[in-house]
Amino acid sequence: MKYDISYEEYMEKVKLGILTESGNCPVIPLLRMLQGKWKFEIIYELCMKDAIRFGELKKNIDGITNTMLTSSLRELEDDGLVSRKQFNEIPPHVEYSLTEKGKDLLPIFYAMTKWGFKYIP
Amino acid sequence: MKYDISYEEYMEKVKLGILTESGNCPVIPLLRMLQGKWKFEIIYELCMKDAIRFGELKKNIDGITNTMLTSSLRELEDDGLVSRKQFNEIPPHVEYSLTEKGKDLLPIFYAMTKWGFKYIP
DNA sequence: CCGTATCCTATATGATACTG
DNA sequence: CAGTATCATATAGGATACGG
Repeated sequence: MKYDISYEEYMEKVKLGILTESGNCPVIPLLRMLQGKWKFEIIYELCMKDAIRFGELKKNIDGITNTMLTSSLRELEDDGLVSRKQFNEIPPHVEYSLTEKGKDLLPIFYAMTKWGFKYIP
Repeated sequence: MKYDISYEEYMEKVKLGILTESGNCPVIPLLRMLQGKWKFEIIYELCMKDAIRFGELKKNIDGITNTMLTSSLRELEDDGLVSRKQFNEIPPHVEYSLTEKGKDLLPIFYAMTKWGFKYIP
C-alpha cells in the first residue's frame, strides 16, 4: 500500500524535497482542514463520544457561537471528517460523529500531544 | 518522564476528556504555532537543509512576500521552532535553521503524511 | 542582502435576531 | 432543537516603496 511509508523512507523524501514538489505534499491540505479557531476542539469533543448533538457541542465548547459551530461542522463534513445524522422528529434531533477518516487523525494528535508534553509548559 | 505517554494511555485520557480540561490540551498551542498560510512550507524548507538564507527561502517558496516571510519567521522564532543567525558582513548574511524543538515536529509531519497518503487523492 | 513601513484588501470570526 | 440571515468587527494576508 502506497501509504505505508516508513519513517526512514519519509526522512529520505523530506531531505530530497520530494514531498513538497508540485503539490505532492499531503500535509498542507490536512493543515488547511484543521485551520480555524474551533475545528480541533470540535474534533476533540467528537473523539470522546460515539455521537453528539449540536446543542451539547455548543454547551461543551466554551465561547463558540451558532454561526461558527455550524460553519465549522459544515466544512468538516465537506472534508469527510465528520458525518451528520438527522432524525426527523419534533423537536429536531441531529447527531454528529467522526468518520473513519476523522478517527484516523488520532495518531497525529497523539504525536502532537507527546510533542506538547515535552515543550508546552 | 511525563511526556512519554503511551498510545493506550493517550486514548484513555481522550475518552475521559482529561486532555482538553481547563487549558491542559497541548495540541491547540501547537496548532496555533503552525497556523498561517506559510508556516508549514517554511518549516519544510528548513527540514531539508541544515541552514538556509532569507533570499533562498524566498526563492523556494512560491508566491511569498517579504512581509509574510519576515513575520512568519519572527513568529516561528518567538515560538522557539526556528533560530536566526546573523553574520555581520557586507553584504548582510542571515541564516535560518530549525531548533531541536522544531526538528522534533518531524514525527508529527510523518503521521500527517501517512494520513495524507491514505486520504488525499 | 535583508529586511521595515505604510496602506490596502480579503477572509475569519462575532453579535444579535429570527424561523421551520 | 438546530439552525439561518444579517450586519459588524477583527485579524490575516498582499502590494509597493524605501532604508541600513
